[in-house]
Amino acid sequence: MIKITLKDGSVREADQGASILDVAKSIHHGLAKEAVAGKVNGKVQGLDYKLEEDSDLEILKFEDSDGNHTFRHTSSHILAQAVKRLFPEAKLGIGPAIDNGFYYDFDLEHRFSDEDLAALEKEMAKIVQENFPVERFELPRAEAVKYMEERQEPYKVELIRDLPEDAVISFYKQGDFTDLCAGPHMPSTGAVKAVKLMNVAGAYWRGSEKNKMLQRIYGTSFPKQKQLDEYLERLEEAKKRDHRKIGKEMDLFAIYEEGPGFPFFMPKGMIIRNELEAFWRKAHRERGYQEIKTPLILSEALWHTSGHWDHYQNNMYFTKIDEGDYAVKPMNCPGAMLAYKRKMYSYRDFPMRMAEMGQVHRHELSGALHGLMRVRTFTQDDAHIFMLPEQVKDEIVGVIDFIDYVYNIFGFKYHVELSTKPEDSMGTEEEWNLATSALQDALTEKGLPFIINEGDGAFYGPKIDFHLEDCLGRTWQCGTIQLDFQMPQRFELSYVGSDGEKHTPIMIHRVIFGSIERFIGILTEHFAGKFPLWLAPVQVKLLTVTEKFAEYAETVGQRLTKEGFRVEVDVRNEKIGYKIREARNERVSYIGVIGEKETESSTLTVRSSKEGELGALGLDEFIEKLKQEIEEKVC
RNA sequence: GCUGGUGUGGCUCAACGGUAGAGCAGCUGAUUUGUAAUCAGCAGGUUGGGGGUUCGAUUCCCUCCACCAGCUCCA
Repeated sequence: MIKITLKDGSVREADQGASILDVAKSIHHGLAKEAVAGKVNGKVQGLDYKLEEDSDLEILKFEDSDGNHTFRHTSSHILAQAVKRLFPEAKLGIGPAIDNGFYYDFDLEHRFSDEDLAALEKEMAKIVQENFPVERFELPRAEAVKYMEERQEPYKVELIRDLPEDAVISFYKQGDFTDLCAGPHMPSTGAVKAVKLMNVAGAYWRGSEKNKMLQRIYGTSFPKQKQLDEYLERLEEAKKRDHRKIGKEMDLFAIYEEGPGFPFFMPKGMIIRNELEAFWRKAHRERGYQEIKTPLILSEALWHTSGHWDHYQNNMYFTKIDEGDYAVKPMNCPGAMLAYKRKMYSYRDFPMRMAEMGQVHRHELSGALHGLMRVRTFTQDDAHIFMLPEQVKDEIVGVIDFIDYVYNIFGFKYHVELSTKPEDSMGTEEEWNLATSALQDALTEKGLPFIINEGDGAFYGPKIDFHLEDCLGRTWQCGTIQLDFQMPQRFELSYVGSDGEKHTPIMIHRVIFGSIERFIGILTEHFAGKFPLWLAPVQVKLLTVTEKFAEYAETVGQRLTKEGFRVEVDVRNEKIGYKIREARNERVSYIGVIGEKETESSTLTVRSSKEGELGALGLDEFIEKLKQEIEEKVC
């Protein structure tokens, strides 16, 4: 017998060689039914994995992320099997599980159509029905290569050849289909009860645009049909929150064919924008930032000095002025460098925090544009902090706290990534190591969990990225903190230290919102257009029951406007139900109905977009409520 | 930029190798109404741009543009 320590700390005895499924069965048959994998001493294993010695074991269900990855991974193999049956000439790429499902890449002359996907779904259902056991086997490298060569799977052969020397090369076989795979998998194909193939998209082999583009089929799968249905329904609901849709409905912004990636902000969008900026300015003043504004167009020479010419040219727009060469700024830092250089500094001036709402232009690939999230001109809520070496950590921590403060106001959940040195970069290895570890230390000190995003730093330095989610769970980088040893050197920035000598300052680039445009996009999806009162384009809309009450309604409207609220009054000769419907569609924060009752008692009947019917409120009482809600920035 | 898809009045969507249709919004009139659409009438489109095939194209083909999903890239 061996001892199995479960997640709750309890210890069970099991026969040596018992499988994870056996142990699950011995605990509870319900658990065995729901189990999809197990974590043995921290490593995910299939249910058929045999326990040979005393071990820690966590039984994984579909709801556990490792568990559903196992489930989805088997689903992707079933997809590949179906494709090979219907399109035997298809060459296999890779097919991993991802957050909401799985995909598999295929190289195939024939283009998958929607009809093909439907046929593939049917074939997959068949494979599930056939309930093949999924069996693992291993081969030495040479045999593994030969095995895949015989099957004419060139991509698999390439993968095997690139595996490290000491790698265990394993395969998983289900019926007539075998795939190179590290596993683990479900014990049999029968487990995957509900499958939906979502769409086909192109994807470069191994993620490099130098390689051939393969066809990627995306799908998702669940243990129960009901779960799949619910997931698809949630997806439909999420699409209704798309900021592009809401932006049009609420008339916040527009992007025209005449300016792809160059958004127009309409009056209601400008209100949100201006409120965000006002909040931003106040928060920055309180934290010792000064604000500057630098020009959009600057001499090309500047961009040679900054390194943008060598490292960022493809993303820049250029122009000529009187025979001179100029560029439209893609980043604010070079302008800030010039602003810094205007005078001498003492170490006593540091840390010096110089903020700028800076509009930049970047030539993004046409296929990358996405509503307000990815545009070709945007305003960064930038700041450059100049400091002494010993101030670096505190400043980074200060910015982390600042970002956390701002995101919490909106109730955002975020995740953090540390992006390291990219291939195309400037500066020495030591500088990069120093900067990277400074960022890492600050994160560790804050106890912030983060993932490392290898090679994704800016060309001048590593960065901490803060990512927020949109309505479909796609994440967008918003806040970022970048540590830069390069720009100050290149621009020969200096300060006089306590030793009387000139030194080069260290600089942080940072943004909180990231870009106002992207942040508004995220806000719109997060609140589904029902913005917190302080941001709402229309805070109160007064509706008259009949034209008789127009005068009182106008009086109330004027009073509210005088108190500083954004008010609309709808005195049209329409039924009250119709007006309410319209106001709700406009996502107005508060609807105030005014009829006979209200006019006589000097009240209004209030309905909140968030709390529903509030009944009759006196005007002063209502104003007090609004003021408090704005003051507290209630979400 | 790449792969696939889409493009019809302000918006949402029909139709079709034979002179383009609805609802909403707009305008006019009637209705004076109590919590998610009152009724009637009017007006509105070189079917994304250009080219080709055809007696005839919005429909078929080519090309460009834009948008959507994904890849790549990024705030």
